Amino acid sequence: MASRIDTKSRILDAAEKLFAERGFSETSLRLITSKAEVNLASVNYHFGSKKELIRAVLARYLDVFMPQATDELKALRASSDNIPLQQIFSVLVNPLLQLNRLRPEGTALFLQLLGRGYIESQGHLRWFITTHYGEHQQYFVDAVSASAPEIPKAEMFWRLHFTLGTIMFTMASADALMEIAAADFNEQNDIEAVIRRVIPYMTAGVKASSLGVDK
Amino acid sequence: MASRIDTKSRILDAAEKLFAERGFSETSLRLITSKAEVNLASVNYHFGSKKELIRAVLARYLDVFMPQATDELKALRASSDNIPLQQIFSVLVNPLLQLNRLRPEGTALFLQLLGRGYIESQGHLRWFITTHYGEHQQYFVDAVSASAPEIPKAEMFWRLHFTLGTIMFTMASADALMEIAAADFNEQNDIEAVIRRVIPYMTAGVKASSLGVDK
DNA sequence: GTCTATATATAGATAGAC
DNA sequence: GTCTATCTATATATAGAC
Repeated sequence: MASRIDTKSRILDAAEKLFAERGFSETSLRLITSKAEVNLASVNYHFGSKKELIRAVLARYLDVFMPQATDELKALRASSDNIPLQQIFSVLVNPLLQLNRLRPEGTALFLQLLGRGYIESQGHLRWFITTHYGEHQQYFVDAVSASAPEIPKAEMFWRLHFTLGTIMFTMASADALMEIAAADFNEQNDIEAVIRRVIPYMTAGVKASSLGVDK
Repeated sequence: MASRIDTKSRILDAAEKLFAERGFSETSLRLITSKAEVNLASVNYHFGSKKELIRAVLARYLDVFMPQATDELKALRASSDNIPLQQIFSVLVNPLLQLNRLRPEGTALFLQLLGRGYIESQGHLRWFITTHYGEHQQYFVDAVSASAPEIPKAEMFWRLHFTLGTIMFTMASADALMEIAAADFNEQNDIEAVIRRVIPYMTAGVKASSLGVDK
């Protein structure tokens, strides 16, 4: 096996795919190293442990996505004072799709990994993201709050977590959903189509009247 | 150990709690049987395997909830022709809260189990529910479609899955969210409060204009 | 129906040769 | 930096005595 990418990247590439498909705890290091065609011991050599491998997989995306997302948001907010919420969400689509340039299926993989991570990791991932990317997180929350100033902070906390749930769950099961949509409605979707479909839903949800009045 | 509930129920009670807290694959049969104070081998005797135990845990709730939910929906639809979407969702709150009568913390446990199940089980649970409770599922989808006839079937498919994601993710991480809300906003919530909070969000999302126009 | 003991499988991690 | 071999831990599942 002569010319090939370095072992560390081979592990990351194989791992992210398997993690996204099967979840973290359902993916063994043996499966990863066999798909990556590297030695089992190399995971420990390069990453130290499975937990650190998981963090490395996520960091490879977050390090690219988070600054780009913040940059886009900053540019948008510089252009106007009063930004509709839907534009806040929409402006994140580009940084997300850029991840497809970083790696094949990068957008889908990233979102699916995030979704699984938030649910599976019993708070570890939430902590990891807040610790390492807290400023970007905060910048996003501020931007959303500014476009919906009528919503109290505490209520916004809940709605943004509902939104997180909507997007994470949708992405974690995106493959299954696209399959069903193809079979039942003869509809071909890719990840971008799904993202664009979910934005109006999330926007309406965040801006919902909380008085329990039906529209 | 003289008078006590039967072993089968003790296993189910311990299992559902641990499954809801930690997820299915992170919960070993050893942990379950030790909390239940029964012998390890009894799981296999009573349920056959871990997988069947998981199904039994869910079925104990679904068997109660699904018929009650359908009954409530039927009563509602009999009372009027034109039912606002929010009422469709709201009418499910009662059957959900009834589960607290079935078992302590039943509502929270059920929803958290469902949430984890949908995400962890790689489609097994989706299949299990469709196979065993398909008529109730269909009745719900029909009722929703009838209250929002302007939304095409394919679009409704997506929006209901967004909704599923919203509620499942929220419930799977409900404990963490209630903790954060208490710490950051000095807000005490229980599961009912969270359910009532999420309904306006889901209602607005399902009814959202899909034209990408901000409200 | 419940127990002990154990079979069997699979996981993550590491020592030490190369 | 990569390999083989193995340690150690923990999992599910089951055989067989009671």
